[in-house]
Amino acid sequence: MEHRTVSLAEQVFERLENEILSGKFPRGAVMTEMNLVSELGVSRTPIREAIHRLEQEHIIETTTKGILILGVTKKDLRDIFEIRMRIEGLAAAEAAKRITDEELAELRESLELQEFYVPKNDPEHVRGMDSLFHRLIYRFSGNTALSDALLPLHKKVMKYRLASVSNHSRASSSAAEHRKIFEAIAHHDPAAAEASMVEHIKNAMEHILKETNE
Amino acid sequence: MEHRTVSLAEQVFERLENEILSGKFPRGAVMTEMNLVSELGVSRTPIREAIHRLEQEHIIETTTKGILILGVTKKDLRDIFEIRMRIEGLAAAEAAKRITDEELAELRESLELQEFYVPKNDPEHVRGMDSLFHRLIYRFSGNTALSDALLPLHKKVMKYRLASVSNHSRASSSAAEHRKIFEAIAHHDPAAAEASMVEHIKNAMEHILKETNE
DNA sequence: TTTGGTATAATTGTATACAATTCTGAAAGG
DNA sequence: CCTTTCAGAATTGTATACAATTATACCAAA
Repeated sequence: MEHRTVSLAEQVFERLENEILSGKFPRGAVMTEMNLVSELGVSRTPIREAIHRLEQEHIIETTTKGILILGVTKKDLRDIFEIRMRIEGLAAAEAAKRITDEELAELRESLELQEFYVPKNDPEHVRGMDSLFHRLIYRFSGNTALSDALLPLHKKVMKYRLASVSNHSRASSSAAEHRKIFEAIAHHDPAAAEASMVEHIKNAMEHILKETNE
Repeated sequence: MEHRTVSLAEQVFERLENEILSGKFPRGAVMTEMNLVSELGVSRTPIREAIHRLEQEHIIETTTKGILILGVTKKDLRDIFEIRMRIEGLAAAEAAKRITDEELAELRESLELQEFYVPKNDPEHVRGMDSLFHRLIYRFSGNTALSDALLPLHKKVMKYRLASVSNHSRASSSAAEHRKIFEAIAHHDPAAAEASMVEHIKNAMEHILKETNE
């Protein structure tokens, strides 16, 4: 088969991760590698690679009967926010210390796009820009271990975040909170960046846990 | 080939991870899948699976020229401790809340073995029991996301931890600090467990960063 | 009816063959 | 002497064949 710059394994991983974390496959469902071979039209090799990555993130489990979907429970959600409350502020503080002008421009663009989509009532795009904003801060923190720790936690909230920003009032508040974080980072003020990020995570947690019934 | 309860891929992963994190392969070294095929006597399939797991943990990188060893730098070490300072106390607190008697017995045994090996000047065994103590607390926290976040951070300190506990005075203090954490967990006192764990991580960090020259 | 066993099917683990890209070095031309 | 080009080697990505285990279904016997 012809070679691609993005490997099939990577494509399969992203597709499966997205489908599982967005709730397309329910918790408890079982599939097999051969199911995926038929559905996705690629061989077992890239599928197995994707499966192993998902297993490492505890999103699925492989059993003798096939691949068991675990997904993300409400307890996982509480556990995740308890961790993010403690370390996502650190990411914002570090980003405030070391961000470059080019990086700041990238962060600003994601924020302004989020602010653009909020009044349009476009939850999918709002969520996309919301996620990008957080991921950029992870990256710009310059702390690889921190980014590695936060990224999987952030991804696992994906489904619940969409529900959250579908509430227009919350989407609006969230954008305002991002604006505050951005200004602190832009002024290279670590303490303010950390405080506003912690406040933001706290608000997001409260809203998501309140809205979620599972 | 005959089937094993522990897959070849898992064995290869653990061996390579251990060898890289213990410093057997220096940062910057390059190897290829075929090198490992010759050395380890298994086919590319399990080797590739192990390689991908190591890549996901940012311990190695795959390039067009082969597998590049990244290992753990002193900056990584500082970054890691900054995170552990913030969340490892949470693990201790959660463990104090929910630990069972059986789990407590397991934790006690790892502690007593550590205390047994310290006066024998046996750094390898001391480190082994030291690591086990922390990993048990991660597990007993009942917070999978937290355990998933902490375990890779903990593993990356392996090499430096051996140097640290090779100092008899530090090994002795470390065991005493573990004893304090254990007592707090045994008394189901989350606040005391968290405080003593944070203190312990802080001491470990100071000692390791002082001793490490890279 | 229930239980036990056996053959078959289903599933993952492993090895290997093949495809496509990229690196390397040497030769040719300026 | 330097640059460019081209062929071959080295490397990873992918597909597929094979091995071993485990699940399943059916049949027979108590």
